Amino acid sequence: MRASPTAQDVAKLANVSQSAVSRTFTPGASVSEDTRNRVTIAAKSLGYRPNAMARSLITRRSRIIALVMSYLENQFYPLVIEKLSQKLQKQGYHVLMFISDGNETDGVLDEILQYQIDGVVMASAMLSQTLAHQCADSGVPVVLFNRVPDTSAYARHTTSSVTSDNRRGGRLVAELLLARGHRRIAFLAGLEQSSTNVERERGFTEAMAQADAAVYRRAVGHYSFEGAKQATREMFGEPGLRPDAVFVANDHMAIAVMDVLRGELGLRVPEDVGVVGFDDVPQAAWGAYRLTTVVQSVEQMVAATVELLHEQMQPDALPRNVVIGCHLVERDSVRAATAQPPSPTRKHP
Amino acid sequence: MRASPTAQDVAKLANVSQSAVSRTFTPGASVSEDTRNRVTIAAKSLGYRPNAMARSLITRRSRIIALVMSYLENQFYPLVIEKLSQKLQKQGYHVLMFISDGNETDGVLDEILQYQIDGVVMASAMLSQTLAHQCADSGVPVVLFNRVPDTSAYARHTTSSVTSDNRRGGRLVAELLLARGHRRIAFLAGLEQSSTNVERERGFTEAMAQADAAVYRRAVGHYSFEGAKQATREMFGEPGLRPDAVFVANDHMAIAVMDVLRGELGLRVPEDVGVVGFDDVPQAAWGAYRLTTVVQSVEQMVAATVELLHEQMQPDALPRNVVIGCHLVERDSVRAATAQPPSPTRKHP
DNA sequence: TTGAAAGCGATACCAC
DNA sequence: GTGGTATCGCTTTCAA
Repeated sequence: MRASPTAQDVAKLANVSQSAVSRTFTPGASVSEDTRNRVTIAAKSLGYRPNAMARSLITRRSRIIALVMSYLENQFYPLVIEKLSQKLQKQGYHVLMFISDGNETDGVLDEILQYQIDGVVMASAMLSQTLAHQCADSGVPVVLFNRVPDTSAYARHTTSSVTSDNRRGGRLVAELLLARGHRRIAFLAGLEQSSTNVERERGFTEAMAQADAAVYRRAVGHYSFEGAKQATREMFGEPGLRPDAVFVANDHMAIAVMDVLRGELGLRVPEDVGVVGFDDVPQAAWGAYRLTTVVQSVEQMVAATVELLHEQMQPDALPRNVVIGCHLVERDSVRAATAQPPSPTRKHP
Repeated sequence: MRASPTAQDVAKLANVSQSAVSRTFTPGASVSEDTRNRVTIAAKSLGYRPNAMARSLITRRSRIIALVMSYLENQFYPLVIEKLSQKLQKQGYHVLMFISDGNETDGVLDEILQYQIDGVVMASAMLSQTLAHQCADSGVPVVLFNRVPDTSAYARHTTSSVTSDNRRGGRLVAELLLARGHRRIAFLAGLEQSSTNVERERGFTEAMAQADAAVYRRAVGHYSFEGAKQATREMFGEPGLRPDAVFVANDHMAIAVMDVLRGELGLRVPEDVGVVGFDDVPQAAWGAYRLTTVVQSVEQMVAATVELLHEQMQPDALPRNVVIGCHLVERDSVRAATAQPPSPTRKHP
């Protein structure tokens, strides 16, 4: 309704200078008890709130963090929005959303610079890293979430990242499946060029090789639900030659895999086919699936992200790549060690 | 790295006044072809971008829309973030996220006013409406998403909303279940005081009454996954007295219900129990469930929201409540009309 | 159409 | 500790 009151208005009412008002609302400033009280009272009575725009104009910090994502189909990402936003809010920061399919990075860069964004979190395997480079170029701190800077020397010297120990996670999966007696183990890749996929697959194949086991089949699902369904149909197309287990590059696709396995092919999971995912999507998503998966803790990743952001906002901080530990959680989509030998082609009644 | 160039810098390079630069970047302004060209070239060569903070300071509009949500467990909401954010981005607006559990509305209000937010979208049944009132009080347009202004005269005169036709949706569900021959029909409520729940239940009970059918059982799940699981255990606790169908107030809970039904109780859906949800959560969430549900189109709801926001940003706009049509989509969680009579207590092998 | 000058609402540096 | 004043980068009169 009415125009919002300014520091000037408050100053007049409290019989102090406008500077005094400013100081009262500046955490570390030196104000006498008395002045602070009078200002506080005057401010409250007028409903005064400092204008963030005016403040950012002079401080050159907006207390806004840009969160760049592509699409939110994967259940893991809403969780990231929620946790990151909450955590930043508590520290007086805010999250400005950018949905980008990865092509129109120029527009996004423009907007990021226009808004004096204090930092950028890029969370999505789909996004190219040119935006990250451009931000770094303009002196805006960038943290890559769940992905690693590309191999260019430039990227490695400018860009920070938070990832989980994808390689180790991949290794754990191979070891689990082998220990459970699986012998026809398939791998369903996400986006082949994404660092999450590369590392997960690397750990996996390393451990397989170490045990003298070959990867029985491999297909690519591009981290999409439909892609994963299609890939599953391919891998399990020939009844006599079906894998008896699949390591799927993320939970989102793993759910799609289980859908096809149980729904279209009439196979039982875990009895006929073992399935292991990666990410730890919230319970609401996997509820019915009882998905065995490698868990990366969103909380820890978000905490590290915020820490990195602050770090990178310092004058001449060096970029840092934080790796968060991850671990296997067995629900029941892999058969127990004591189970009878695999019968991958059998249909249940 | 370097400090960003200002309009002053561009003006100097282009040999024009700073005003000319400003005009060049102001859509409707009057600038000669020549000046505009020189400014554009100079701006590009310097990498100039108008400072949004300075602009908002004087125009009193930030081109930022606040999106207030509580928690994102329900798959429906990430979709809203995605669509809304995309749509607003195309129009030069941006979404600032606020995660609020509904209690600390004061802090949120402060921040909304500090940032000169142009409009607020409140999307979450959990949030109290005091925030909406406070915003309206301060002249910030508010659109309630998927909920209706409370009954106070004040709210109805200040607050706009977008909802789907929840009442009609509820009615459709009752009619479907009755037509399919179900006779022990239960209702699982969400948050009892939320308008979505109230309306869905109202339509449902009305249609039931009209057909002289009684609601067989009723429980409350508070729109949470765990709440819904617990409620399901209660309603289906006595083997001989189990409902043969449930209308669940939203998809998110419906998935939980089906988990318990199939996983814990060994019942078949839809053969033993019919389940119908409401919301249309993305495929990735219901994939395995084949959930029959009442669909409300996120696209339409978002489009209406954006339209309302613009409308409410006009000088003296009147609030408006938009109702979007919704319709039943049958997948296979309700048995076909030709199916044999219900056998709700039977377990399958 | 153009440029000069007056703010927008804060912070920061300065004497006092 | 306090008040005055320059300043942040832009939009917006207002004459020219």
